[in-house]
Amino acid sequence: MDMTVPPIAEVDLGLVFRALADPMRRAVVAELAADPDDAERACSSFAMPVAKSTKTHHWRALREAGLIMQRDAGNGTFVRLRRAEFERRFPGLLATLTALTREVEAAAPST
Amino acid sequence: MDMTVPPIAEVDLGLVFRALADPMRRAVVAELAADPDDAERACSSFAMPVAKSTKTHHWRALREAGLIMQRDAGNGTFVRLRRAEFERRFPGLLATLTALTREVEAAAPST
DNA sequence: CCAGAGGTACGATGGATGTCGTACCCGAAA
DNA sequence: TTTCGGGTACGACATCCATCGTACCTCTGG
Repeated sequence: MDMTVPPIAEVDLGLVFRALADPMRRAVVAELAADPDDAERACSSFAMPVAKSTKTHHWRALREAGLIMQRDAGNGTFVRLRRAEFERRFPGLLATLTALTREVEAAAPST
Repeated sequence: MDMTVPPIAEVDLGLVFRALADPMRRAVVAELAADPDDAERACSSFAMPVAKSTKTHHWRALREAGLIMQRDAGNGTFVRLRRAEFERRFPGLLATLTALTREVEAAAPST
């Protein structure tokens, strides 16, 4: 497969908003952005109650929106937020998303 | 028609991102948000190179996303950003959008 | 070697979406 | 009164999108 990530300069804001419009993808990004250390995480460690192929679809959407990058470990796949690049391209967006998501979680506690 | 605007508390972030994913709608919102006085503007004063019915479609999308409110003046329709309410519901989003749009305009000067 | 977990690719499907044209409505100007 | 600009409603259409199932791949652990 093509784990290649688009150059951050070529990423369109429309793509980003479209990617963040989906609740499941938004939750994933929020979860990644919530970690200040930007640790690499296993894709399988995210709660995504959909079919495997649908997960692949969502990861690709996030990848093509420039939000994440992925590493194929033969077995399992790992994901990391492209925080620095993304922040340089769209300053403030990640912070805003984090803040907004916090609010939503406070309003509708699922944990 | 139904110019009624949804209660800001019922507006979903997904709807907002979906609304802002479209370049034409994003441009309109950015133009509205760029005015610190939040002046009411005629809908016809926006450059939207699409059919009349398509314009209606876009205004509705923005209305249902809680971003704007409209006033029907019999003749012509007027629009105003729901800045205060929106800011209270999704703090920072409008500011971020304004900043990002400024960057885009600087990169691709159309004026 | 074989089973299973994690993932991709492909095809299908139902629903949303952006776009248009047409018909129609209302108010202002000629 | 007729015309025109601005707008809505409705129907049509092509496309996109989220979802799924199936087939297949690659490691790891029995």
